[in-house]
Amino acid sequence: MKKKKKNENSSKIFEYHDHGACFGDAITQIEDYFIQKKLQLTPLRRKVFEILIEDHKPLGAYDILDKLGEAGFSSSPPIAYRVLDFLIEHGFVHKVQGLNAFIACSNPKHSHFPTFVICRKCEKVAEVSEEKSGLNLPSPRITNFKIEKTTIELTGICSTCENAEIR
Amino acid sequence: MKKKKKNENSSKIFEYHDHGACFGDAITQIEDYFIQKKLQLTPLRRKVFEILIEDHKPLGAYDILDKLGEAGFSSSPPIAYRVLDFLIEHGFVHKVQGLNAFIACSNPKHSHFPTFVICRKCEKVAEVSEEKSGLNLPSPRITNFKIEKTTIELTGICSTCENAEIR
DNA sequence: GTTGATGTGTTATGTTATAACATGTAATGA
DNA sequence: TCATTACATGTTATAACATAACACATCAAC
Ligand SMILES: [Zn+2]
Ligand SMILES: [Zn+2]
Ligand SMILES: [Zn+2]
Ligand SMILES: [Zn+2]
Repeated sequence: MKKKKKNENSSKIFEYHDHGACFGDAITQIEDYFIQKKLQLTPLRRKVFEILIEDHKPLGAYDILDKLGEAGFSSSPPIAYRVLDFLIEHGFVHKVQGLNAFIACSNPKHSHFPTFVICRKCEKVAEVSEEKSGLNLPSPRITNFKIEKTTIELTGICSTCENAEIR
Repeated sequence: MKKKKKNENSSKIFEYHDHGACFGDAITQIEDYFIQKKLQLTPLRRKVFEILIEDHKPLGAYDILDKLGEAGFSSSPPIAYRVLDFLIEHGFVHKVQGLNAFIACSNPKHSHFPTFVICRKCEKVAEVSEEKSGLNLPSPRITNFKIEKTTIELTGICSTCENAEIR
C-alpha cells in the first residue's frame, strides 16, 4: 500500500493490485488464523489455498483437481470439494455461483457478505466488501428472516471491455 | 392460515398469498406479453410455465422434465433447458443459483433485479422486488461497471422454522 | 419453390458434485 | 496398553446438472 491518489475512491475495482504482497499477506493470514483456531493447515489445504491465491481468479473444482494432481496429490473429486468446503467455512474461499467456480477471499479479516462483480467479457472477478459496494444488506423489511449467508453477484461488462466492444 | 396475531405487521414474505389469483394473473400476463411481443406461446412453453407457476416453488430442470414427460412432451434435457432459457430471457422465470432450480417470476411486470430469500430448513423461497428488499443496487461506487444481471440470494432461516428449531 | 427463421426432437457427451466406504494417524483416557 | 474417538485423506462409483450437434417440421418471405 504505497500510492494513494485522488481517484482512489472511484470505482476501479478491476485495477492492478500488488499481488505479490496480496499473496504473502494471504498466506500469513491463513497461517495465523489456523494456529489461533487450532486448525490444521495441512499440505493439502495449504496447496489448495495457494492454487487459488496464486492467480487470484476463480477456478473450477476440476481445474483445482488437475493442479493438485500435478503437485502429486490425489485428484479425485471429493478431495477438492472437501477442502474447498472447509476453506469456505472458514472464510478463506468463496464460491462464485454464476461461474461454478471458487476464488480466494480478498479480505478474510472482514466478516462479510461479499459482492462479486463479474465481467462477462474479460471474465475478471472482483470481490467488493459490504461497505464498499454501497449495498446495504439485511433489509429492515426482511426482519422476519435470519440471514446466514448471501450470494450477491453482479454480472455485466467492465468499462475497459465496453470501450473495446465492436459497434 | 387461521391464527392472526400481533406479529402480523412484520415482514411476512413467506406468508400465504392467493395463489389461485396469482396463477390466473400470471397466465394472463404471459399471454399478453407474448402477443404484444409477437412471440409464440407454444404448448410446450405454456406447459413449462404452468408447471412452474402451479406450485410456485423452485423446481430443478429434471423435475420439470419428468412433468413434461407425464404430460406427453418429450423429456430429454435440451427440451427443458431451451424453454427455460427462453422464459428467463423474457423475465417470466428466474434461476435460483443456490438451488440449481428454476422458479416462476412473482412479478414479471417489474423490470427488476430480484432478491431471493431462501429458508434452508423449509426450503421456501420468496422473490422480493428491488424496492421492497431495501437493497438499493447499482452502487454509485461501482460506476465503472455496467450491471446487466444480478444474482442476489439471501439464505438463512425463516422465523417459523427458527421457532421450531431444537436447541 | 427455395430460403431463412423458428421450434421441437434425439443422441450423445460434458461438467459439476456427492455418497459410501476404507485407511492412516494422532490425541484421549480407561 | 490398548480401546475409543476425532480428523484428514484416499478410492470407487454414481448422481445431478447442463450442453453440443445434428435432424426434422412448419411457416412466412422473396
Ligand atoms: Zn471474501
Ligand atoms: Zn472486463
Ligand atoms: Zn421476478
Ligand atoms: Zn422456513
